[in-house]
Amino acid sequence: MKRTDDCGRFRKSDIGRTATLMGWVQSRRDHGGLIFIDLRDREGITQVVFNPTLSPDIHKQAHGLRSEDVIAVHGQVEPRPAGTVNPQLSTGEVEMIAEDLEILNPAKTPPFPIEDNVLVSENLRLKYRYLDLRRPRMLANLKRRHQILRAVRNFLDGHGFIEVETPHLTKSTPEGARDYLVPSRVNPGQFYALPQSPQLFKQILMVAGMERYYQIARCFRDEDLRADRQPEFTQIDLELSFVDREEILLLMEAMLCEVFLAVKGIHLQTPFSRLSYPEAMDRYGTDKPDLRFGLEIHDVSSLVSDSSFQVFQETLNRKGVVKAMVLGGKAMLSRKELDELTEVAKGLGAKGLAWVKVSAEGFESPIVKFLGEPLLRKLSGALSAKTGDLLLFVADQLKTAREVMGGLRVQLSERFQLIPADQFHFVWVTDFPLLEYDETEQRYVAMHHPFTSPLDEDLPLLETEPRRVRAKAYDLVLNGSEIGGGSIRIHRRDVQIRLFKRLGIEPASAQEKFGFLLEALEYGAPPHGGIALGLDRLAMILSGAESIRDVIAFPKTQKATCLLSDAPSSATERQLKELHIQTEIVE
RNA sequence: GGGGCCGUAGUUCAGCUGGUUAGAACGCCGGCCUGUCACGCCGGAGGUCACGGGUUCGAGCCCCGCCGGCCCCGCCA
Repeated sequence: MKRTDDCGRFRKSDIGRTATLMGWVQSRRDHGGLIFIDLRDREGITQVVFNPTLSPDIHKQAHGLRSEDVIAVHGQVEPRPAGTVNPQLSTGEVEMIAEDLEILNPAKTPPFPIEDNVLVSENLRLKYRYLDLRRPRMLANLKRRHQILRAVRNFLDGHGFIEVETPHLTKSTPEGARDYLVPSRVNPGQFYALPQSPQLFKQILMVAGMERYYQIARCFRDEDLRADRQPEFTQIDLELSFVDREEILLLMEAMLCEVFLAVKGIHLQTPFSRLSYPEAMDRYGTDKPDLRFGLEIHDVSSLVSDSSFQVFQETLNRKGVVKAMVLGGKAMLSRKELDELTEVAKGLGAKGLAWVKVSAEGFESPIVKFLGEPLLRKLSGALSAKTGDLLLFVADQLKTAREVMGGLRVQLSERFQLIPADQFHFVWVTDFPLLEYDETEQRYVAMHHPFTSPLDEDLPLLETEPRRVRAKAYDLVLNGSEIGGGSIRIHRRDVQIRLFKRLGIEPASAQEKFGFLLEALEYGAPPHGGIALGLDRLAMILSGAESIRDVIAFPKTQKATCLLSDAPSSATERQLKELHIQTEIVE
């Protein structure tokens, strides 16, 4: 038999057609007389009817069909009898009357049903990934991922980008994440590293005059996993010559508009919101704020500076701050619920959480007597609080207070369901500091990466006030998730050397690690910059997936193993010998 | 490296204060059933309670260890 159609296509207009379908048995309903089979393939489900009076032999065969058997069915498309139409199926108005049946491959009973909304342990799903991927939601997720990439390639192709592949076997570089190493057989004792990103190669491509490059790039980072982090992941990676920041941001906005239109049929609002890094940290306590809801953080340090509340006073005396947030309409929370919020705050690193209820009768709080009515009125005025609102205060050093309030903001939005459904709120975060001081290493490290250009006007501060140097870097945040980041790069050797020096990378070391880049910068490197978007996270959000594993065909477990193939595993003596490697497990 | 949750039938789970033969639903197997689509009805099989120790007259349950899965902190330029 030869397949003529897929299981999702038949409608009323196909009635009378003769066709052959091939697919998997989704379910069998055996009435003794009639047997109904739901036949499933990638495109949908068609009901197949086996009638003992019409084709007794075929009917007898159909009796033995079981879930996930792979079959071919030949027959005629007929209308379903009145009253038996299934509106839940796109093919529900018709059915195929089987005239011929071939069992292409019988299947063992699957360890879990091939359906959405069936709870299955992650263990089983990953071990039998080929069954898990048969489930409609997983199939839809992979299709959606494909649609995203198709839209991206379409867009970039239309904007003059050239897709170039860069090596997977490359050079380990200092800074950044832990590398995956690959031993070299031909060069005993030496190792390649898998790329954490194609960063240097794409910059070299700019020097090569490519002008506009992109790549759907697999990246590898040997760090611990999270719900939104896998050790190998995919970036939509691009780099452009002769552009400024503004051009790149607008280009990405246009690209994402196309992606969302193609994938979701949604017209995104442009331009995207923008926040400077200091603004994001002040108002949302994080550099990846979720702007789908308010709950902004306010600094009330100066307002409460002469209150008699000891906790505030002592914090301010120690150069700390007092941060406040208004939780709208939550003055009715019970003491128990407020205690729970306090525990949440403590879990985030706070010493405590002060609260004030704004009620019709006045202010209610254990600290009313310390703050006093006039000050509370001033506070609630400054915070635009209304009757029925709950004010929350955290007093601590700036860094902790931000972290606590930022974390609290997210947790409160979940707990009180303040996040509107089906909203996609993009925000660009700009003007990151170029450097941050690493306490354990006792030196400055690049906040983005060591090839990021400082703002021109801040360049002179590099040696004198490194903390104040801002970078030409930008992150793209969607619904509180960092989905991309990039920068304008350094394209002059002298500036790059100054930055390496600032990072504590001496000229000799810089030459060894990045010599090829430094040399390339001398041969007419154009000004350039770029960005990389995390495809997996984007796909996650567009799919409403809770885990990055649900948008990756073959993901790793939290211990970075593959339950399907059982990787990683030990190497044979012979392999190791060829690689000039001995293994010894060091505890 | 650290904190937390989980592991009992093929699957998802229940299993009381430690006490008789470890249960339910779905799935599976057999039978009946000609309009079902969560088909229905009758019957049946199915257990290394993850694993290893310990406490106890007695452990699915308590203790210690260990393996595995998940979430988080650190880490992720």
